[in-house]
Amino acid sequence: MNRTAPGARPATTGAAMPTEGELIANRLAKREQLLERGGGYPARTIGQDTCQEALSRFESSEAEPAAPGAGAEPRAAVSGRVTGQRVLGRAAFLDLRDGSGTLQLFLGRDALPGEQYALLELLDVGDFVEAEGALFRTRSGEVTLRVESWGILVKALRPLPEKWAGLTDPETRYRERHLDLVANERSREVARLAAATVSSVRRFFEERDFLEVATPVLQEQAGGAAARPFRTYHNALDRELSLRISTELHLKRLLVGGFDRVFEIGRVFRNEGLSHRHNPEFLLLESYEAYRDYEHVAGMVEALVRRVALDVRGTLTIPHGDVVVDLESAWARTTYREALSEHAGIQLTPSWALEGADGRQDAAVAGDGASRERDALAAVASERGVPIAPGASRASILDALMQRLVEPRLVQPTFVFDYPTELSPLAKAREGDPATVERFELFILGYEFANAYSELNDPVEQRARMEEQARKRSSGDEEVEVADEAFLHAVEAGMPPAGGLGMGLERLMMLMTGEHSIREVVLFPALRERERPGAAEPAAGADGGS
RNA sequence: GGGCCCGUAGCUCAGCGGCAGAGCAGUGGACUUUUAAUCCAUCGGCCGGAGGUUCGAAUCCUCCCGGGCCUACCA
Repeated sequence: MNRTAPGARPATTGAAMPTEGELIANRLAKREQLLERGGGYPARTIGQDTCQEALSRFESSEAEPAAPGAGAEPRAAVSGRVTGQRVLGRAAFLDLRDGSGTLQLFLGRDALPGEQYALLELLDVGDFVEAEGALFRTRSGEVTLRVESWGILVKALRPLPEKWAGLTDPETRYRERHLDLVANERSREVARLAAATVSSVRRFFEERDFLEVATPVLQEQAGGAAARPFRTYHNALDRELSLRISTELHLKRLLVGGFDRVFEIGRVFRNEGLSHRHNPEFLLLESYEAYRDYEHVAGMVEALVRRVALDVRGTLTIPHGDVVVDLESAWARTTYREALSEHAGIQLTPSWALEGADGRQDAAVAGDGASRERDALAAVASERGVPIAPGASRASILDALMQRLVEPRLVQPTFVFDYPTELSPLAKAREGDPATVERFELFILGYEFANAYSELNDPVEQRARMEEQARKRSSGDEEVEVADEAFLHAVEAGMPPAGGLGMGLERLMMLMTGEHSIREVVLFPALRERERPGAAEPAAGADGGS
């Protein structure tokens, strides 16, 4: 009973869409009829009021009745998507939703020109419409627009998710986020909270006279963090490039250039595994402030997170799963060394050796002593069930212990200060203590929220640290800081002392929304490519994906 | 990477060796204050894919694809 002759349509349609279902065919036919009647896809609409405006206009008119007899029924003209339809024969109710909310429309056949009511035959839930008329309250009390004129703006060719259960399959929700957003108020809410988080962070820095900058995403060499980059290629330059893994090195070059307060909220890309906490691209906040140290930054971070919580949630106590994160009480402060002692029972000397394991070894036999220290730590790690890579350095064993035994326990906001120098090639060493740097990380909910240093600005020391990292790299560790000549040149021109901060904003969004998966706060999270039905059967003997 | 679980109509789901099912949506009809409208009728399927077991497979087995949770890795 398809009223549209298939042959009348562009030739490609049928063949190109073999799975085109009856539902879509019906809607395409309605679209054709709509066009034949001269409707559909206008550039302008009569509906310039939002649903919210219409509702509040009606409510205020009820509060202050206009002069009697003035024909004072408030009017409205709205546009939006039809999310519900109840047809009762000679009358119909539609739910219309725009970005501000929803408004019910009433269409009575006798109140509309004949063809205007008949237009309902071409309407499906999901279509966009415009409508104009007077506002009233129905018997059941809902403010409703009595439509005097309306039109279909856009046909939805594909059906929307079912109205009651909505869209629940996580994969479909992520892959077809537009449908998720249409169907699920919670998804819209999370998206708004995520946006409010970024906006609040930006305002915080702007109010403190930080300059917001944008530094390059495409780089010859991705530096500033320890991570594998994505690689790409520039045709005109005939050059391999990497996508940035951090914004740190460029921002510091701006300090050299004389901007004392800079920040960037920038997408960075790390070529690592996917998980509920890791998306390969994420929003990284970095800020640098000259003439300040990491103590100052710690105070600033505390103010920042509290400010965001107040802006976004209006409170400093934030429920998240089974716990309530208390941002109001003084935030715990400990040191790397104390934290390992308290939570893992591991006592470390000032040079990060296991207490008692460095024994009688003197500087003269440092090599031997260092490897003994390393082995002693590795032994402790395996005692505690912390897996250690065979060639792991002493520092990376410490790091593994920290991650496994300490970090998960830091649920309430906790600053951990003073890290091993070996783990922090861009941070300044503590005075008289070259093995330890002025660095802190902030932990909330058991994972890293922020990472900050008193920035290393001695170019000679910086070069030595980077060369040390380069040695590790050449011995096989791919995820290690790389020496960046342009950056070193800049530091050699003189970089002011500064406190720097890095913070993954999705984690802040997760805290603010109460979500446990980064995929909920990222609008379009990375997913594997879905198998193409036609693309099956790899050629026999082909080597396939490695 | 390891463990557990999931994939059936556009959407939400049942069925778990014996004819492929329901609700919503769609289509046709009734209905002028409904709001998960209601009522009657009806259309809709490569049961994720490929092999295997069986007289018989959505159901059991193997592999593959995609996803979820946990765990590990990624400071």
